[in-house]
Amino acid sequence: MGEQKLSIPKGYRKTKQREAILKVLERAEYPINAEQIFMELKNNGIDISLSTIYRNLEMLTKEGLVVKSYMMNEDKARFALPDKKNYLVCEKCGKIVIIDNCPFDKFKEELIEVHGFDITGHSIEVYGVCPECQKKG
Amino acid sequence: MGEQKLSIPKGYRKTKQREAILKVLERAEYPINAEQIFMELKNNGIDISLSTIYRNLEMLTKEGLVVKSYMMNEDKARFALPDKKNYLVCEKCGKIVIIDNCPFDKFKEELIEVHGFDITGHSIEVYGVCPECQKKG
DNA sequence: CTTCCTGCAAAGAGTTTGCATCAAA
DNA sequence: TTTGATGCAAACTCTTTGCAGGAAG
Repeated sequence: MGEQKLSIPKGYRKTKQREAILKVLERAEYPINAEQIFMELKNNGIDISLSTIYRNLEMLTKEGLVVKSYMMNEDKARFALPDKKNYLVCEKCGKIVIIDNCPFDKFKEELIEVHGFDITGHSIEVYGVCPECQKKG
Repeated sequence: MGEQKLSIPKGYRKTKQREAILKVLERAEYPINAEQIFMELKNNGIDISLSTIYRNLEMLTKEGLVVKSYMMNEDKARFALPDKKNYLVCEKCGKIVIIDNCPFDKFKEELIEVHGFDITGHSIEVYGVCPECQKKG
């Protein structure tokens, strides 16, 4: 599922920290924050500093390999591969579900026509209550 | 244009700071941050502290009168009335254009069906290049 | 009067940055 | 070697909080 092979952008050196961060992002099922990447690596015995993570996330975002986003009622940035940037969040349990085949493209034409923008990207966040939480009342 | 009359939620006192913040949000054409509200009020001769602004924005968000969001490459939260929460941002000049009649509703049914979520809200951010910047090349 | 609200200053949290050291190429 | 990358600690920015004084009801 979405296991595309990411590689370090041209012009940047190949370091074990960089590769490790990319692997975590590839394996992640939804946007995660710097701290989560840090803990994930720590649990896998990989020692890295938070600043290195932030510096690499900034680079990867600038290079377009990663998308940064913020979630409702959260003050920290999350990062994900572009195909995992649109999601549903359960307001009760916090579960995050990625929106595959985002139907946004259908609206794109309309937006271009109405506003004249040349659209390069988008990010959609949807909140609601997941099926399990609906049952729990 | 979107000049709905907002009032202080029941259970909260009517103070001049609160009313001033609401007025700024009503007049705003797109999501703005705490600092911008502060400056806007200062320019109108209204003295208020940033913490009061933050405290009220938190309250208004909790009460559902205001929606909090973050924009690409920005580290501070923005706040807007619900009808101004979906927007287009020009990557070059930063211009923000509100998406009226957000076509999201068409797509809501599909999401409910596929994921079983009971959807309560959404926020859409679109980036691109505005017509003026396209001309400038 | 009573309770809520505000302002101020200090504290917090997340993120960024300077600098010396380390490692990729 | 040369130059980019990392780690650490300090710095920064945005936001939150404690507390005393002030205003709303």
